[in-house]
Amino acid sequence: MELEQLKHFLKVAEFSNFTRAAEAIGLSQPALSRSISRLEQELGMPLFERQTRNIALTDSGKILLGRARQILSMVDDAKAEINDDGQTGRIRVAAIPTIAPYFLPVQLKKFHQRFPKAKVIVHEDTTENLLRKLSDGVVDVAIAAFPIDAKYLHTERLFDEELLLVMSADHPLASKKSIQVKDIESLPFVLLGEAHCLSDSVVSFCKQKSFHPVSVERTSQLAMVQELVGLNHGVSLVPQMARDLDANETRIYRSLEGTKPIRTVVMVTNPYRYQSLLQRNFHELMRHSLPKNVSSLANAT
Amino acid sequence: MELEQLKHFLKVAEFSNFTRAAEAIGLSQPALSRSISRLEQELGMPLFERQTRNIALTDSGKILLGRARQILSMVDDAKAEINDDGQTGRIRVAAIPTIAPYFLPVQLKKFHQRFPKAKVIVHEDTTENLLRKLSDGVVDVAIAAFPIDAKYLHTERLFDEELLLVMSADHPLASKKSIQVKDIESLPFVLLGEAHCLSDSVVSFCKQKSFHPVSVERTSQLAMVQELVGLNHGVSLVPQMARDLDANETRIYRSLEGTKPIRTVVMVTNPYRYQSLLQRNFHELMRHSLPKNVSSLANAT
DNA sequence: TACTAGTGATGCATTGCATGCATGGCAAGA
DNA sequence: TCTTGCCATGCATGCAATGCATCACTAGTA
Repeated sequence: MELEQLKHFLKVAEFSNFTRAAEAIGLSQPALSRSISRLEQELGMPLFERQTRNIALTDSGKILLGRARQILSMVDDAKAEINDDGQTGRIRVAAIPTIAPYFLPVQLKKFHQRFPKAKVIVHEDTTENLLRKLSDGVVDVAIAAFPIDAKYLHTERLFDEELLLVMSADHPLASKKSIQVKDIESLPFVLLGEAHCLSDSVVSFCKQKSFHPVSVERTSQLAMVQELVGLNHGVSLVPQMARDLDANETRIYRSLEGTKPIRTVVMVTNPYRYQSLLQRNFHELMRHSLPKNVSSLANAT
Repeated sequence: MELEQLKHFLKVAEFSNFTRAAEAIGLSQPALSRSISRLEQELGMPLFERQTRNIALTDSGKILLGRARQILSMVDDAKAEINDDGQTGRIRVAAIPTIAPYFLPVQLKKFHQRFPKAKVIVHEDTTENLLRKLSDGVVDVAIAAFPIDAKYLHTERLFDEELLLVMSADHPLASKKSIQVKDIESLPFVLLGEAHCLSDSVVSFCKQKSFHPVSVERTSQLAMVQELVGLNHGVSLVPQMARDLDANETRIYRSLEGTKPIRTVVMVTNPYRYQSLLQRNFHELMRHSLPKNVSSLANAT
């Protein structure tokens, strides 16, 4: 068994098609066909069921799929570990959309000052996709919010962040000195789409308080939520870090009285992969970097 | 990087000598030299420091040493997993000398009846060596006694076993109805060599009872201990399973009154390697198999 | 039913690359 | 200075993986 063959196998499994996998690898279809053939012969088991129009992994193939990924990851890790000088290299950071634009830029700036030779690649995706990418080794570290449901991944709490009530400047509540949860129970809400975990945080806070937010709009970006709130489509709860970047005077932000809604920002890593010195330095930076204005709640239990 | 190269690398590291490694692999020295060369070129780092008369691993080489072993183990595991029918295959069992001859034969007989196609290989060695073999993937499962000091290995208690006082049939204590610890405090002991963990168990029991056994003999086998005891060189504490196989009338065995000395027999496995169905079946057999006459103490807390 | 398109397998000639042999270069020890 | 024990390098060789052309199969389609 050779590593080349495992790479070939993974490509074929990915495309479920020899011809296209061969193109992707840069090999002729017969060559690829034979490469897989040799692998199957060595293992004594077929890896694919060949039907006329499509192929499918056999049970053996499914087993090898996981193993091959692990083996090739380990080879990559070994290479990375050997060439690790702690300065150069690449780090792939993933973050959810409600964190990425507000939190990452300032952190990455610091990181770049400290490690100017390092290359940073940012992925922005939903929690679910981001965890998958982490498991698959497509990214090295992910910044997301609780709850995180992932076996085989390591989750580390970074800080708690308050969710602030946001409303239009001319909203009736704007003049109120102190705003309670009950004041917002029946108000229309502008929320993010259901794929965003921030919606979950907001909804679960409301449920704790025994009401369900009436959502009038579902948008895909936090900036859009803010715009719609500014246009008086409703109110919303947004992370403090999003407020800090809102220069517009048409929206005002208030901290709720009583138990405040929060989200817990976490860093997720894949402990089964080699953590380069650069990565460990990045983790360390994350641990000691709080966004502006969250210090009061930071690391609260 | 190819798996062949990693195998070559491991052999060179093992022998610290290209010429002899080449012989062991069945390759000419120049071919091996170039194989390593290619690997070094691909990694961008030298793996060996070549002095005139000997070579040594560089830092990079040391890193790769561990990784290469992991990678090749994983490849072996993948092959094993794919061809795993739960019936055929090989299982390599290691046990300490004070367990192996008394416990394994009957267990292996049962195992062979249940899995006649499986091949069993037995290693007998001291705890330390046996754990190293387990870590290196030279054996699949080890049977030993507490305490086990090993990171990255999984230890599972099988049963507790009493250590019986053994003495010559004409020993003054032989006629005594009940024997206390204090009765044996000042007696000369026949003990196993210091590499054997059974000695540790005996000595630590004695220390608990605030005395140190006076050892008159150090032998290498339990059968030899029994013989010397029979010849009245001293008394000893031996596992119950060793008594069950002692057909000789010249020695008598007694259970001590009060807190009895015991050893805890455990099964150790390497969780980082693939556990074949056959192995898991073996583990299961071990879990449910007690040696004769230890049932009363079995699995006691 | 015949035709077409899309798929993987196979026959055959080619070539790239790892190999073995011979030898070089180096340094430690006699 | 010679010998010995190393690893590296030049060169020719042979094998094995490759590419090209083609086959075999079958699901749609006319």
